[in-house]
Amino acid sequence: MEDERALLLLGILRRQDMHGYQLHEFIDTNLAVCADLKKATAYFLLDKMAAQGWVAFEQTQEGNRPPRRVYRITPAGEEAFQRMMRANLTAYRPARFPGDVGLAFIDALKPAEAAHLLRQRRAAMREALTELESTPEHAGGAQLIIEHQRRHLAAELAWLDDVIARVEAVPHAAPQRRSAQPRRARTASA
Amino acid sequence: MEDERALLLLGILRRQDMHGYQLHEFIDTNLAVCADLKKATAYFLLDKMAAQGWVAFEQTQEGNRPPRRVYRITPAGEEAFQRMMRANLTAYRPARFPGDVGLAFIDALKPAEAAHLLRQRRAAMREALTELESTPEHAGGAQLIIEHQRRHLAAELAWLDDVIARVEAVPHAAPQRRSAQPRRARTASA
DNA sequence: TCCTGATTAGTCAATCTTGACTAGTCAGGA
DNA sequence: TCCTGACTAGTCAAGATTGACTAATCAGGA
Repeated sequence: MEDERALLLLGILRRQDMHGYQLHEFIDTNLAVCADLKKATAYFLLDKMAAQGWVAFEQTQEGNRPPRRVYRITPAGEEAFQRMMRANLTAYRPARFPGDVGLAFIDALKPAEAAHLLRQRRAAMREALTELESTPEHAGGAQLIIEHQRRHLAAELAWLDDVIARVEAVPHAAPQRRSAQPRRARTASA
Repeated sequence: MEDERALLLLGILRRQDMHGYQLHEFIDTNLAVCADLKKATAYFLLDKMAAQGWVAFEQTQEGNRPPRRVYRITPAGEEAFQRMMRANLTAYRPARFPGDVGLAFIDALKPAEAAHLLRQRRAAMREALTELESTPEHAGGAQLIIEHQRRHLAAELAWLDDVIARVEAVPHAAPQRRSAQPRRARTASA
């Protein structure tokens, strides 16, 4: 489970004991920019981490509400946190952009339409940027990450402008379709 | 399954009929920058897409190798491709960066060590950039995406420099731990 | 020729993720 | 007071993803 989600949960529990629901709420409202952890997944991970001995919990009950498990980090958990923290800060994994898949097949569309669609994306990006720009100081300690997003978005915007210009410049050469190669089909073409 | 993976598979099959293994190889060698589709997942998705009627296959056998299913896109698949293509190009979903999680808890480390670790990340990033820079013209039509990665990496590098400087400037104020709040614990603080 | 390790092709059980569900509580309007 | 819709807290079965496995073929060296 050497996953960034575990790092996330441990990092929060390190600062404050919490029960599952509270943990999910916290992430959803304060750290949504860097993680999308569904409620059910959070519970699943907490179970696993408890089995690992990284967290421990205490069952509490109020009235006849469902009992809550209040989790706290254990010494083993702290150790894991320190280890994963170092791994996370040291490594670089290239980011994947969902929008890239479409760009890989951009030649399937007429340049004019492609440009039109991309301009809609541009508008969505600009809106996201404006919204980020108006984000106030953040309680969850996510200022750094918000700024990262801001910077990234600005770069994306510039890049997209470039792409649009390039797409518009291309005359639409309908790509011809090759049928299945006979055998030994290698991906490289001569 | 309105997923970018389906768009990816359809986009490739649109250009050329392929069997499962071939499809996975193609993605792995030509489109790794924008997708990481495991072999087993590819087969799973192809099954589903066949059930949807987006692709059809023809079983072929050679000697007593395991039989191969050669997939081709159907008219319904082409329709789905066009639809998903438009959705993909139009929308903007903010990217998530795995490294951000660590930054959210950067105050857990002494500034000096944090800076040291981040410098290692910087080195890894620089190496990735050099490698990208030396990538030759790409057969899979991924030039646009490779350039995207290049641009993004350059921006990341600049940003990381900023972060390192900022981290180094902070005197290490050990953050105190709050214990669980008594009740009605809201995430916002006054 | 025979052996070894790489490549081709695909399957499967175990694990992870998710949307939908249960069920009690609470605030405020009719 | 009673009803409604939102909030709190967590569970569950269905669906998705993965690493590990099987099994044949092939290239090339001993």
